[in-house]
Amino acid sequence: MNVNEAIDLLKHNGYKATGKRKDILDYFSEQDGYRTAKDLITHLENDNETVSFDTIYRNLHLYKEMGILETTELNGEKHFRMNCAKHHHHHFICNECGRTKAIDVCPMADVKKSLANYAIEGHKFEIYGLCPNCQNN
Amino acid sequence: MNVNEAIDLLKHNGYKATGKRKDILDYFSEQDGYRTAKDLITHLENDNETVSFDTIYRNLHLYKEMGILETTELNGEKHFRMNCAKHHHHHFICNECGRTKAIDVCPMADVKKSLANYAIEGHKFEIYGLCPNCQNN
DNA sequence: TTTACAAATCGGAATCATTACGTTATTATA
DNA sequence: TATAATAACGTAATGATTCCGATTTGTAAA
Repeated sequence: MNVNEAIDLLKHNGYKATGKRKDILDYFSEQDGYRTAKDLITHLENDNETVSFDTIYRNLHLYKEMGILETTELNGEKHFRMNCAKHHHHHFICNECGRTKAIDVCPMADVKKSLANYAIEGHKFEIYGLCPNCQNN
Repeated sequence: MNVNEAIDLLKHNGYKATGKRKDILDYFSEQDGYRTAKDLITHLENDNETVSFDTIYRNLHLYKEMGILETTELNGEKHFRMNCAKHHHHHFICNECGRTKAIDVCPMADVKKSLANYAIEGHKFEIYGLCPNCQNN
């Protein structure tokens, strides 16, 4: 997913491509890991943009709903990143810098047989630690 | 892990076995799924106990550190349950009632080879949905 | 290219979970 | 049972997120 794809997706679904929405997309497209709402706000403030919590959170949720961003929750705080899912996969997430590495293993096939009468609605598989880069600090 | 084991563990580590600590253990021992701090507080208030946030959260964290409780984060809220880990496993968690079912599959063995230069510090594998009981409501 | 209006943003207040703190009470043990 | 350390109390503070009424903006049609 890149910025233009996301903007097309917005318009296609009847949403307006506003300045703030583009700013938010720009930010996430140039990051390559999970970032928080606070990270985004700090970035926008450094660019001397006005920032309303309402706008930030409303759009983050919208982007999540539309599959433009993917999210996870770390230390009680929601984290967001551009959706990189051409196909189903999971992530290693660096505890230091938030950068991710895709993991193609998915254990769900092995699991489903043991959950015969259960209605499965979702799953989460994440690995946490330090990426090669952050181990040298 | 049951209440007596937990109390022994407390004393063994130099912690006092206070009334509040026992109340908290009693609550979680009679639940069989993930519960929040709020759930616990409500329960204690219904028993006409005085409840201080400080006491609740301090002890929940203590129990987590000691391995008496295990925790997960759902919808921005920490959830706790008695630790059931005799051996390593994961959980199906019911979105409705919080009850869990143990899953013995762990994908980490398959994953480690693709993370050769990464320092792995932890992982999370959870499955969400409705348990057989909650599908009929 | 203006107009109109639905949709989005703004700014700030409110909420919810969690943490912090100074004081008081309780526990283990000598 | 006296003592000292630990824990609980009550409440205030914090931090992330949500909500709200007023204002502005993007878009499609005139």
